[in-house]
Amino acid sequence: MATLSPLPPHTGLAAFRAFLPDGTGEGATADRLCALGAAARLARGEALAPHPHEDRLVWLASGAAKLVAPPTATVQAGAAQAGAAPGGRVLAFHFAGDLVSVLHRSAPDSAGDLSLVALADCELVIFPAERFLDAAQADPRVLRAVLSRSLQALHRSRTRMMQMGHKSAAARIADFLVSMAERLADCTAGPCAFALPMSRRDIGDSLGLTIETVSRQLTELREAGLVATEGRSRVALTDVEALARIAGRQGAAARN
Amino acid sequence: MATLSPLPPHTGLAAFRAFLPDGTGEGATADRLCALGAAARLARGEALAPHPHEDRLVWLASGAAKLVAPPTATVQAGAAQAGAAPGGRVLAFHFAGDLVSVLHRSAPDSAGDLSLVALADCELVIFPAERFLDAAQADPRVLRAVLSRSLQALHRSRTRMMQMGHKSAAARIADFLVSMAERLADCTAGPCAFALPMSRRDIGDSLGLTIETVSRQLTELREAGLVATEGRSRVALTDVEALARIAGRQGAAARN
DNA sequence: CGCAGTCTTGAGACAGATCAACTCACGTGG
DNA sequence: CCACGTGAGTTGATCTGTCTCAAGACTGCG
Repeated sequence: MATLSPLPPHTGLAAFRAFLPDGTGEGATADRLCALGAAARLARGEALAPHPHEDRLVWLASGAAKLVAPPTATVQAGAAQAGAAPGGRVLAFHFAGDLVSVLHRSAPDSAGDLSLVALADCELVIFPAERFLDAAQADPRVLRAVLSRSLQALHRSRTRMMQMGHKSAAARIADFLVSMAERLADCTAGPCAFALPMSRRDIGDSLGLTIETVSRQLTELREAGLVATEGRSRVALTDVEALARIAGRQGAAARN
Repeated sequence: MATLSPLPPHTGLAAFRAFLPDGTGEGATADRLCALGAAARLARGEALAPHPHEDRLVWLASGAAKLVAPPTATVQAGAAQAGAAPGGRVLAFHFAGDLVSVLHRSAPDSAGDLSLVALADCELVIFPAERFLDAAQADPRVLRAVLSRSLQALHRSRTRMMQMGHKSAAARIADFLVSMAERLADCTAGPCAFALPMSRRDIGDSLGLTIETVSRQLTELREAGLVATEGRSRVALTDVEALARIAGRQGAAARN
């Protein structure tokens, strides 16, 4: 799915136009949006430099990143006793084509700013959220496309939340693999192979599991013949539908 | 079944206008939006009649409701072995003033349609999502208000998701109580009392806990002097900030 | 080639689920 | 009005799954 050739710097913004809804990528509104966007690169492991006072929308042109809730830096002792995870907690993974909202302090119960950390080298386009929305207002189709995406994301997030609450470790890992197969290899059935850009720790943090449990579950899936691993990051799924069944995704696998 | 019929619908719709952003509640766009809205009532325990092919936005004028992912009706055997919850899983609770998206089956990994079930008698206004957004496009302020709410909701949902993954039963219950105090009694500090419209089962389902664990945790909080209960639904919190601390909400309680 | 960090594997501890009585609130009908 | 029954809620005993702590093995990099 990814273009394999090396890309000139313009590509980020050009690709962003293609991401906009039908036709709007060429209009004046698109020009104004692109004028707001700052192209940037992040090397593997690098974090997006935080902006003190502004929410941002980041469009990932290429690469992979994790969105993390910060280390609860202020209250180490409290965090430890409360049983919170030690490092930053991984909220979500994002890949090429995703529009990510890096909110500054919107949620009342959030400890602090979110940060976006590159799992692989990334090209991205950074927009100031407020001004982006101001400009997008000029073309309701753009605004609506963003709305629609965020409603989708909201629903996905809720479904996930529900799963986190009462799914077993095996189901979470299977669900994670199915989800990655879909997003990284565009595969929803049959066998497929891809490289996971994130570490076992990241996986565990995002699923609410320890690295040991992640490892054990992968071993079990390997012994069941559903997964093969090669090196640290390469995985091959022999039967995505079987994994989807373990994950408790009744509908998706059965349909198509 | 919901009574989709003619009532003195003014109540719900009039209140909906007040919900719209500054001034837009009086404009032509508001008229068009209201023309799309169908006022309805749900008695306690009743579910919103599902619509076969359309996503809907539901605005709650009064009452309380739960948004549930359906009973996984199609695949009972599979569900049992997968360890999924037997009844419908509670995704969220909603109260007067909330705008709820009742999506048809948009999420790829969702089993089926969501449904909205009244916890108490409800007055609500039902909008077809597509046409609502079409009409809202005419006034970007309205569209943007909805967008902004959904981004907020998205972030809240994510934070919650993260919590579900790593928090103890005590923290989840405390968080639930704090959240309810805020939403039902508009109280973020000090003591307060209110009635919980949902059953222990609903609470457990929404937090990924069993009813026994919910009960035990409430007992512990009662013995710690933080909560008093009266009858089945009435609760009194003696110190919301202490609960927030147990819930692991570092920031909110400490600041103000 | 060797080092550092990631990943795997094992043994024991603990939180929460499960199974099973039992109690109590609340609505119903006598 | 109160006695009653049903279903919600509480409490207790046990069992399972996941975390924790502790070594070891491998990957990938310098």
